[in-house]
Amino acid sequence: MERVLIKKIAECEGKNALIKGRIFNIRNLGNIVFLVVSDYTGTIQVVADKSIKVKTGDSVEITGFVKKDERAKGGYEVKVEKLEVVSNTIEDLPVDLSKEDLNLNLVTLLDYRPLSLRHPRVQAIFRLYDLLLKSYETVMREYDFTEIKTPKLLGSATEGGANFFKVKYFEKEATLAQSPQFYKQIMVGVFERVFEVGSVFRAEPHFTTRHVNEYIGLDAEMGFIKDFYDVSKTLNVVLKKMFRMIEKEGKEYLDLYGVKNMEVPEEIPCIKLSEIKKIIKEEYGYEVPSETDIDPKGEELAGQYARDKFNSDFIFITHYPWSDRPFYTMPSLEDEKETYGFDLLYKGLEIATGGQRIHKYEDLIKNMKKKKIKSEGMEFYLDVFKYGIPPHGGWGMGSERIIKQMLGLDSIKEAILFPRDVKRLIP
RNA sequence: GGGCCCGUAGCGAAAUUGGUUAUCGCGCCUCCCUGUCACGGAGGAGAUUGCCGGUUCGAGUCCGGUCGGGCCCGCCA
Repeated sequence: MERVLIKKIAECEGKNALIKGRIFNIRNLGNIVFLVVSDYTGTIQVVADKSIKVKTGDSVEITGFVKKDERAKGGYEVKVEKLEVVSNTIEDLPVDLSKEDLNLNLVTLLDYRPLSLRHPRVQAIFRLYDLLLKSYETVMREYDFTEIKTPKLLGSATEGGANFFKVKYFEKEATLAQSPQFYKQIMVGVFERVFEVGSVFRAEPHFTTRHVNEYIGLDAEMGFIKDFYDVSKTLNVVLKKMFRMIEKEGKEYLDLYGVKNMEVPEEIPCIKLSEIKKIIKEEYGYEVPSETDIDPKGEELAGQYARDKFNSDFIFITHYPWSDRPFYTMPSLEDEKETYGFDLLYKGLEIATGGQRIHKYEDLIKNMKKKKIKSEGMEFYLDVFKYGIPPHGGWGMGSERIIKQMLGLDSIKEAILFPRDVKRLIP
């Protein structure tokens, strides 16, 4: 007999069917035993008698009669005729997966990741993550972006600084990519519009609920832009379409987290950094401590402001100062202390950084000198600008942060299958 | 790098100003139950309170050390 997927069980009503899956829960009422069995497509109630011998977690193949029954969740149940345990649980599960809420501390959740991922609520996170990746790729292609994959083993650090991982590379020393920045800019000179979904490594020893040392970046770069608003507007519409797709295809998973608002505004509010700091002070009486940047508390309030004033979960903060942005960022023509760089906040957390880049060789060299950055090892990148790279810009977006904010997760680590932080390299 | 906090059965928590046998829920084991769906009921097992030392008649609780972990800031996505 051929296997029937649980979501298609209705097609077998009134017949015998073979289902394969895992024992998720057992409710033993004496003469009647209810098994909750799930496969990758869904969950069904299986009815057995007291002679049945299974444990939670067992992988089973069940042949049984499928009938409609109002008393079963989902409306259908399978009466066991034959049950075979194809792989059995030899130790009690260290965590209780049968309850609606897993109720584990983050550390336990991650230590037992292979098991905690079996829980429906935990799985939902990664079903949505899958949809996030799918929607990003779909929408980016719709807008004529070409998907690229760039190397993560690099001969030099992308953006300077000491926050990169060093690895042995035969006779040499290599670093792990902190960003695909150089490569995606180079590729603007080839395909004009490119995007990448790839690993990003950051060697910063941070201990927060929004940082990890390895994450998946959703990057993009586009040529022949008029100004950086071309970039932010593209990101805006891309997100709008992505969220629509996720909402449509991932409804059952979003419902598990009670996500109500998946609306991305037609036009995400766009406020200069210097402006938003004034607003935050006026509206909420909070003074952002940094001269040049906005702190997490300030970001939260900026998100609050977007919510209150514009009914938006998103807000662009623009014109970050020259001193705080990397050397390839286009300085503002109106005020040389500012740049055409922006951040995008989602529910008060930075999820993307972007802007216009310098596209002229002389300007780039001049800017590097001003920032006291050496060009050694970067010639492969810099030389490209001798050969007519069009005005361009792009963004880098943190995929896991989007999911964290979307679902209101306590930690970004919940949105990563096997997160890497300062202390965690296993599992 | 700076600051704050936490280690109690497999899991999640409790334990009054230090007080006598360390408590509860889930899970596990045994028994009862033919319609449960977080099934229910009865009973049971399971803990060197991270580790070392100190104060005290007495330490899960106070002090010192040590090991392990978490959070906030900085920085960033």
